[in-house]
Amino acid sequence: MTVTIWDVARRAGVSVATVSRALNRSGPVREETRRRIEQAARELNYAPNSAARSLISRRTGMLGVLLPDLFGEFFSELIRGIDGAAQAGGYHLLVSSSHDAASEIEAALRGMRGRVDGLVVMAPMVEAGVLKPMLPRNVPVVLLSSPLADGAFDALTVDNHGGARQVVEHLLSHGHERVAILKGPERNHDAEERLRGYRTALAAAGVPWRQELEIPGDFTGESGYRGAEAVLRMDPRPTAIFAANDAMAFGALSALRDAGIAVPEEMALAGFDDVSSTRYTIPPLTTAHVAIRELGARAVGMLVDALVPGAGPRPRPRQRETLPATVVVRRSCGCTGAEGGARGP
Amino acid sequence: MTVTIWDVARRAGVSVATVSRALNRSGPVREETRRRIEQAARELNYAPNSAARSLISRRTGMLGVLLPDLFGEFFSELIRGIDGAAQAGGYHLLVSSSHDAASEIEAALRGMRGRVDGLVVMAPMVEAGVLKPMLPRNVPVVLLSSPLADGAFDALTVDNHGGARQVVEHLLSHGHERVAILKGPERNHDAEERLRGYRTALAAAGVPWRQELEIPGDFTGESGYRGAEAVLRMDPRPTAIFAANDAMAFGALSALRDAGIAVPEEMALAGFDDVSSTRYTIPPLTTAHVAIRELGARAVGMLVDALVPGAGPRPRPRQRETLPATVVVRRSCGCTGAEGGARGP
DNA sequence: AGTGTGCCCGTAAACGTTTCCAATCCGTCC
DNA sequence: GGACGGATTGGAAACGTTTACGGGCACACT
Repeated sequence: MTVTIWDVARRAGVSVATVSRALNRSGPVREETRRRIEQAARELNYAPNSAARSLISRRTGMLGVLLPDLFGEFFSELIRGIDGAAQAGGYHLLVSSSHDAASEIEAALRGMRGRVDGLVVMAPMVEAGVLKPMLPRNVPVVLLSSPLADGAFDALTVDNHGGARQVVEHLLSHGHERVAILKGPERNHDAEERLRGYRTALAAAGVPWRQELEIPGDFTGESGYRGAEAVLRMDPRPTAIFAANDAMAFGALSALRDAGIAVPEEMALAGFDDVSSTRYTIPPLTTAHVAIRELGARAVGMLVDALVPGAGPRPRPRQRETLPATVVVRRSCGCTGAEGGARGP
Repeated sequence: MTVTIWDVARRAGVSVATVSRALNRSGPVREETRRRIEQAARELNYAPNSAARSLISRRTGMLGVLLPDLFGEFFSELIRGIDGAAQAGGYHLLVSSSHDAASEIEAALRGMRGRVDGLVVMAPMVEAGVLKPMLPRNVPVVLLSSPLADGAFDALTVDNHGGARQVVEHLLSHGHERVAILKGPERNHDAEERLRGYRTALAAAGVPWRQELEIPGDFTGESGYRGAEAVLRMDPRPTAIFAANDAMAFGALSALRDAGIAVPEEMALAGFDDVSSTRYTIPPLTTAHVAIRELGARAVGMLVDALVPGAGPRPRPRQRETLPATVVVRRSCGCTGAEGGARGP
C-alpha cells in the first residue's frame, strides 16, 4: 500500500541512496538520472515517510506552540502572526493550549518532547523557578511574556510597564484624580507589570495611591463587567478606569452602559492591547497599542534564526527583546479629537 | 546526550523488549520488574523517541487541521472546540491555515502526509471535484462545510439553508417587504447555501425576488460596511438587511451608525453564526445560532471515533452530520422582547 | 600508458522503537 | 518425578530514511 523510497529506486533503476540525494538535492546526481527519479516518484505518488526521516536526521520540521488559551482576539491575532511566520520559515505548527497550571504545562511540554525543532512558550502564570526545569534544553525555546529573566532562553516581552504608565498618565492629564484599575489575574506576569505601570504613573504625578482603587480581575470580559460595577458602588466614585486588557475594558463598557453611565463624560475608560475591535466600540477605546501579530511573528522568527536550515540548533547568544506599547488615543478617555469616528468595521 | 530505551534497559538490568512492554503496558511484566524499569526511566529522564515510535507503529498521535483562516471570532471558537476534543482524545494538533486557493491546500495537505493520524479539513472555497483527489485515503478525513457530497469521506456541515431561511422568515414576519442580503464570497459553499435559504424564505412568503437586493460581500466586516452603504443608496431603500455572517453584520452596523440610521427602527438587521459578541453590540444582534465550538469538537470526535486506540483507521461507514442553525432573536431585528439588555460580556 | 582527480553512484550502517517468536522459569498436576 | 502450562523475559527483525565510505569511470595530465 505505502510506497517507499525502495519502490522509487527500483522503478528508476538506481539505488535508494541516489534517490535520496536526487530528491533532497543533497549530493551530486547526473541531470538525466535526477529527472528519471523525479518522474518515477511522481508516477508512484511517492511521499517520504517523515517519521523515518526525522528519526535519522533528528529534525521534525515542526515548531511547538504552547499558549494559555486559543480564544479571544488577542490569541487569535497572536496565532495568526505565529502561523504566518512558521509557514514562511517552512515549519509546521504543533499547538497546545488551555494551560495555566504548571502541571498542565509540564505534561504538554513532555508530549512535545522530540516532536518539535523549537518551542514558543507563553506561560505568564508560572514562576521562573518552576518553569525553567520543565523546558527542554536540546531545542531552542522562545519565552513569551514570561518572568524568566535569566539568560538561559530567548525571551520576548511587551513593554507592559511603559504602556500602562503611558495610558494612566494620559488619563491623569485629563485631570482625573481618582483612577481605578481593573487588574489582571494574580501572579500573571503581564498583569503585574501593568499594575506596576499604573502605580508608577500615579507616583510620578503625585496622585495618592489607594488600595481600594485596585480592583481584582482575570482578563475576562465578565470580570471587567463586575469590576466596573464595583467601581460604580464606590464613594466617592472614581472618574476614570484603566482596564488591564481590552477584554475587561469591553466588559466594563457594557456595565457602564447598563448602568446608564456615559463614557467618557461621566467615566473615562482605557484598556490595553489594542485588539482590533477597540475601533468599533461605542465610544472607540483608548488603549495601549501592542503589535500582537508581530509579537507572534517575531517569536517564531527568533526560533527560525536559531535553527540553521540543515542542522540542529546552533549555539548563539540568547536574545531578549521587548516590543513597545504606546498609548493610542480614541474617544473613551474623553479626548474628542483623534480617531473619533471609526470608519469601517 | 540523548537517552534511549537501551540506557533504561541496561540500568534496569533487562532487555529493551521488556522496557517497551513495561512502559507501554503492552505485555506481561512482573510487578517488581516494572517498578525497577520505571524508576530507571525516571532517573534517566527518559522520553521515548516519537519518530522511532511512529516509524514502526505507523501512528503519530497527531491530528491535522486545515482551515481557511485562524482569525476572527468564528475560527477562534472553532479551534477552541477542536483543541479541547483533541486533548480529550489524547491527540496533538497540527494546524495550518490561510488556505483558500486549491494549490495552497494541496501543498499543506502534502506537507501533512504521514505526519497525522487523521485530518479535519475546512475548505469551503474549493469544489468537490478538485478537493477530492488531494485528500489522503489512508487516514480518516472529516470535511467541514465542504460541498463534497459523495460518501467517500466523513462530513460535518451546518444547516446553512435552514438557518438562513429562518432568519429571513423572521425578518419578513415583521412586515418587511424589501430585505437585502449581504452575500458571502462567491463559490463559497456556506455562502451559497445561506443565499439559497434567503431565496427560499422569500419565495415561501411570496415576496418577489430582486437581483439588486443581493449585494456582494466576502464575510469580512469591511465588506459588510460597504454593503450597508450600498443598501442606503438604494431607492426605494430596503428596510431590513440579512448579513450572511456576523462579521459582516457588525460592519453593517458600523456603517448604519455612521450614517445616523437607527437600528432597528429605520433598518432591521440580522446576521449568521452567533459569535459571542453578538450579545454586546448596540443593539444586540439577531442571528442564526450555530454551536461553533461543538462543531469543532464534533469534527475531531468523528476522527477519534474512526481511530481505534491501538491500531490504524478502522473501516466503518462514512458519517454525515448536519448541525442545526436556529434563529436567536435579539434587538437588531426590531423585536423588543427577548434578550434585550445584555448582561455582562 | 600510467596516474591522479572529480563526478556519480551503490552498499551498508545507523537512527530508536515495537513486536513476533522462542526460551526460561516456576508451580501444579498426574 | 516428570510433563505441562502460564507468566515473564530476551533476541532479533522490521519500520523507511539519510549518509559515510568506497568503487567505478571518464578525462586530463605527465
